[in-house]
Amino acid sequence: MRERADVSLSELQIALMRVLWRRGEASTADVAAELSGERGLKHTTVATLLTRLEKRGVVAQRREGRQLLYRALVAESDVRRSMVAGLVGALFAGDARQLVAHLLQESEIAPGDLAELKRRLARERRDE
Amino acid sequence: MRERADVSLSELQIALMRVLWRRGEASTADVAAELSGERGLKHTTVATLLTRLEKRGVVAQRREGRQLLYRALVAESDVRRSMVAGLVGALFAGDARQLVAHLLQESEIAPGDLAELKRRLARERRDE
DNA sequence: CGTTTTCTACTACAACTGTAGTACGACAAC
DNA sequence: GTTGTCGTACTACAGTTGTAGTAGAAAACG
Repeated sequence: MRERADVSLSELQIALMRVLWRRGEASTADVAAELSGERGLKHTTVATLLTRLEKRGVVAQRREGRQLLYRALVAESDVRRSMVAGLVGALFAGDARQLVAHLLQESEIAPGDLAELKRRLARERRDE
Repeated sequence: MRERADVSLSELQIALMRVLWRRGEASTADVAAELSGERGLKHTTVATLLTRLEKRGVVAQRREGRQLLYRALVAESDVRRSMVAGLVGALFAGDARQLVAHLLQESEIAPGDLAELKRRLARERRDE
């Protein structure tokens, strides 16, 4: 059984990964272009970050002429899974229901959203 | 309007804070006793950690004879709020509903839990 | 008292992060 | 061809985190 990776990433690292998740494969320049726009990071910074992610095994690097192309080795859902589990474990005694209660209390979601999600889930269950 | 602190803590730091949140005020030894039990941390390690949290302003330190007594300066709800917001922002495009959808998909919660939470919220709204 | 225990203060140190600068080879533009 | 330019590799450096050892004062024990 393909064991799912247990990855926890920083906000910045996730931002890099998002580019790879969206594009499938991207060169350093591609990633740098997006990140220098929205966060003013220098190209070399992005290159460093990607190298580190590669060393850590969460992305793979492939050479294409002079350039390096990167692609994600962990799925976004894996990162979500492990990071949400980490947060729930650390702050909600491992009980995800408390997290949802928190979201309701803090008005991050509305009660109606729950109903809608439930309906959607039921529909999907039926359809698949 | 009392601006809420924006604190993000590591898992270990949260473990320390949990002791303070539970006990209100605790000496280094108190905290160390709990954490050396469940994680085998040395007393000096705990002392270092508490000092750092103090320097960072998330706990206050008070001297009682030779001992130092600590108490939390940020509420657990504040930490929850900012850390959940951070996670939702980084991994769910800022949309908390996607987080709940994720919890359902990963079976971290059951559809029935949503109904129950909704009921409970309605009841609380009415009662208060 | 003299000795042992208890606490805090300080120092240490390796990983990991965020952020870049520099050097150097390959390529494109003239 | 000579000269920028682009891209990668390597080095740097400060801040945070996890983890603890050591030193020195104070208190407790016998």
